[in-house]
Amino acid sequence: MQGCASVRPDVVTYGILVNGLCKAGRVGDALRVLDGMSRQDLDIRPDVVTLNTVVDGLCKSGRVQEALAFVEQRMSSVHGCPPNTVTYNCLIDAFCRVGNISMAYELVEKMENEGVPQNIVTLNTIVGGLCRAGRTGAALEFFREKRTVWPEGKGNAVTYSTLVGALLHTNNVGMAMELFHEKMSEGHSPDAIMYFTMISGLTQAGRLEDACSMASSMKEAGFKLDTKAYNILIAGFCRKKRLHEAYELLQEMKEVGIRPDVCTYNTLLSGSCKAGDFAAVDELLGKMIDDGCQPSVITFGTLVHGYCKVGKIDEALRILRSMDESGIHPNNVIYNTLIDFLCKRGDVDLAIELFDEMKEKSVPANVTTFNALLKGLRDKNMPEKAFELMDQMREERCFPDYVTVDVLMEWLPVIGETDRLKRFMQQGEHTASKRIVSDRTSA
DNA sequence: GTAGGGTTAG
Repeated sequence: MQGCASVRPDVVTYGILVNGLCKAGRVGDALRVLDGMSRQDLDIRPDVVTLNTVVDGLCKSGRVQEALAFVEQRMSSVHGCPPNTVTYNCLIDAFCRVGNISMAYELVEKMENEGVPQNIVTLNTIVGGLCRAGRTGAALEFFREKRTVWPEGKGNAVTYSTLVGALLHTNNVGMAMELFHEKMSEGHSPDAIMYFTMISGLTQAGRLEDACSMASSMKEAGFKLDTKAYNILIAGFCRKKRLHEAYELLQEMKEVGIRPDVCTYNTLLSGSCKAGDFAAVDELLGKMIDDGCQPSVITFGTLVHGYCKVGKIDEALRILRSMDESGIHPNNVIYNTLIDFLCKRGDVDLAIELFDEMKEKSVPANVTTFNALLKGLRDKNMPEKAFELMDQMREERCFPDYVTVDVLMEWLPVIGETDRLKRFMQQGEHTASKRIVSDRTSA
C-alpha cells in the first residue's frame, strides 16, 4: 500500500469525470465541476484537455454560442490555457452542424492568424461539414486546395470515405469511383467503414451489382459484413423487386452467423407485401418469431400498409386490432395509413371513427392525419366536418403544410368559403412565424 | 481524460 497520497484525484481523474458528465448530456454539472476545480485550493487546475472537453460538451448540446464565448473569454484569461487545435476543431464542427459554414471558415482563418496548427481532423471536419450541407463540390475543392498547403492535408481514410459517401449519395458515381481508386492506387486498402460507405452509397445510387462486388471484395479482404450492411443490400434488392436475391442474403446471413434483426425482417416483409406475396409474408412472420425477433410497431405498420395497398382494408384493420394482444401500441403512422386508405375508398365515416379512437388512446394526430381526412371530406363534399377539423388543427397547434393548402384552396373557394380559408391561412402564418422564433430561442 | 467517416425498415 502506498498511502493516501496515491489515491488522490488528479487532473486526469477530473478529466474523466468531466468527460463522463458531458457524454451523458450533463454539461451543466460538468461546468460546476470545472468551477469547483478552479476554486479549490488544491494544486489541481483544469488543463487544456479538461477545458476542451467542456467546449465540446457545450457544442454537442447545441450551445454553440456559449462554447465560443467560453473559448474567447475564459480559456486564456481565466484558466491560462489558450485554445489549441482540438478546441478549434470542436468549434468548427459545431458551426458546420448548425449550418454556419462561413463562421467555420472564419475559425480556420483565426487558427492561421494565431499560429494554431490545423491537422487532419480540421480538414475532415470542414470536408464533412460541407458534404453534410450538400456542398460536395466545395468540399472537394477545399480538399484539393489544402492537400498541398497544410502539413496534414493529404487526407486519410476518413477524408476519403466522407467524400466518396457524399458523392455517391448525390449520384455522382463516376467521381466517387475515381476518388476511391485514387486512394487505392496510393497503396492504401479500404477499411471496414470505407467498404460500408461504398456498399451503402452504391446501393442508394441504384448500382446493386457494383455494391455486391464491393461486398465480395470486403469479404476477400477479411472483413465481415455486419447486420446493417446486409440490411442495406436486402433493402436494395427489395426496391428493385428482386425478392429472390433478398431472401438469399437472409440465408447467407444465417450461414455466416450474422443475426438478422427486426429491421432485416421488416425490410423483407415490406418487399414481400409490395410484391403481393402474402404467403411469403405469413411464412416470414413465423420465422421471425421462431428466431426470437419480436415484431415492432414498424412490423405492424408494414403489414397494415401492405394490406391497405392491395385493397384488403379489413385485413389491415384486423392487424390493428391484433396489436392489443401483442402489447404494442399503434402510433400515428399506422392510424394515418388506415385513415388515408379509408378516405380514398370513400369510407370517411370509418376514418373519422379511427380518428376519434386516436384521441381516446392519446395517439397524437399530425398534419398527415388532417390532410388525409380533409381530402376525404372534400371528395364527399362535407364542409362542416372539415371546418371542425380546421379548428382542431389550430387548437392543437398542428400547422398546415402545402398539401393542406392545396386541398383547401381547390375546395373552399368553390363552395363560397374563401373568407374562412383566408382566416385559417392567416392564423397559420401568424403561429408558424412564432414557432420559428421559439425554435430558434430554445435551440 | 478531448475533436473527424458508415445507420438500414412502415
